[in-house]
Amino acid sequence: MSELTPVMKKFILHWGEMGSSWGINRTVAQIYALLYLSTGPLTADEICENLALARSTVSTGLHELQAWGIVKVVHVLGDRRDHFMTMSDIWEMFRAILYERKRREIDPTLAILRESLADYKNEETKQPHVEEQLQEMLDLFEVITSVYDQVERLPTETLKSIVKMGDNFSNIVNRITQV
Amino acid sequence: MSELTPVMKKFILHWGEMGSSWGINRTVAQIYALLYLSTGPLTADEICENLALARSTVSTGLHELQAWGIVKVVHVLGDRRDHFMTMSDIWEMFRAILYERKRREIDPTLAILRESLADYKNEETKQPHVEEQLQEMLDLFEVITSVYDQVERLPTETLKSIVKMGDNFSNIVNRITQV
DNA sequence: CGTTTATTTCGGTAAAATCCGAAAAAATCG
DNA sequence: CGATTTTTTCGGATTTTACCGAAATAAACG
Repeated sequence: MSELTPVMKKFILHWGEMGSSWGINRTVAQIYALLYLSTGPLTADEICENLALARSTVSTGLHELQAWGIVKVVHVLGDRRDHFMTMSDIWEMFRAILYERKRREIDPTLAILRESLADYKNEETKQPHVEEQLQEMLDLFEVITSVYDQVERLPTETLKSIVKMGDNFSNIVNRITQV
Repeated sequence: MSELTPVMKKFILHWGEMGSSWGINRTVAQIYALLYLSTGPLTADEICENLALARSTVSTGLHELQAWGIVKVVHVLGDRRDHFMTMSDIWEMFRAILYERKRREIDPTLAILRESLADYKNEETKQPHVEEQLQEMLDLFEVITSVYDQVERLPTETLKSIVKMGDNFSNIVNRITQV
C-alpha cells in the first residue's frame, strides 16, 4: 500500500467531517473514504496505518459499514486476512444508503404513529385535535414510504434517464397528473 | 394549558427518541412534538413546565426549530410573551426539512468534491483511479441535487397526485423514458 | 493439536454534546 | 426613564459517545 497523496488525505478528512451531519461518526466515514479511493481492497491493518486508528476501532467501523451494506469483505488467494472494499457501483451504494435510512428513520416512526393512534382510541380524555394531528403525520409517513417503494423499484437506468430530462420532467409529470 | 394526556406524553417521548436518528437532539424533537400536538400556540414557559426543561434549553431549542423553518413565533394580543407553533401545513414542513437536509448534507459535500478534483489537477503523483472515483461521486451528488431541484419545483398537489397513482407511476415513467 | 496470526469483545479514559442555572441583555410597561 | 417582565448568553456540571489497548476468542497454519 503506497502512501496517501495530499489530495487523498484532504478528501478523507473532509469526508470525515461530513459524516457527522449524516449520522455516521467521523472515523467510520474516514474508513469509507479511504476504501473508496483505494485502487484495491485493503486489510484492516492497512486502514489502521493510513488513518492512525486503533485496530479495534477499525474492526468496529468496518462492521458498521457492512451493516449499511456499502462495504464488502473479499479474500485474496494465499492471504488469510480479510480484505475490504467499497461496493463497486456507486448507484447501488446510493440505493443501499437510501434503504438503510428509510429503515432506521422512517419505519420506526411509522410504528410509533400507528401505536399512538391505537392508544388514542382507548384514551379517556379525548382531544380531537390530537387525533387529527397524529393522523396527518401518519399519512405523511405513509406517503414517504410509498414514494420510496416506487422509486426503489425503478431500474438505475430509468433514474438516470429521468435526471437527464432536466426541466422537462416537471412538465411531463404535470401533464400526466392532470389526466 | 391543560395537562398532557398519557398518549401525548408517550408520543412526545417516542418522538424524542427518534430525533437522535434524524440528527436532532432529543429535547428539541420533544419540543417539536409538543407544539405539533398542541391545540394552540404555547409560550416558552409552558413548554418548560410540560417537558420539565430549563428555560434556557427551551430558548435554544426553539431557535433551532426556527432555523429548520418548522416552528414560527406568533403574538397574542395583550400578551407580550412570544408564542410558538408548528408550521400548519405538514407538506410545507416536509419541504422545509428536505430543503435544510440538502443544504446541510449535500451542498457542502458538493463543494468538497469539486475542491478535491481541482486539487487533484495540481497534484504531482497522479493516480488515475483517484480522479475517476472523485468524479463518479461528484456526478452522483450532482444528480441528487438535480433531482431535488426538480422535485422542489413540483406543487404539493402534483406530488400528492403522483403518490395516488401508486404502481402506475413507475410504468408511466418507464414509457416516457424509453422515448 | 499446539502455535501463530487475525479478529472481536470489553472496561476504562478522553472527547464531545447536552442541559442547567445564574447573570446579562433586550423588550415592554407605567 | 426606571421598574418589571421576557429572552438570550455563557460557564460549568452531567451525560453520552467515541476511541484506545489489553485480553479473549476465533481462524488457519504446520
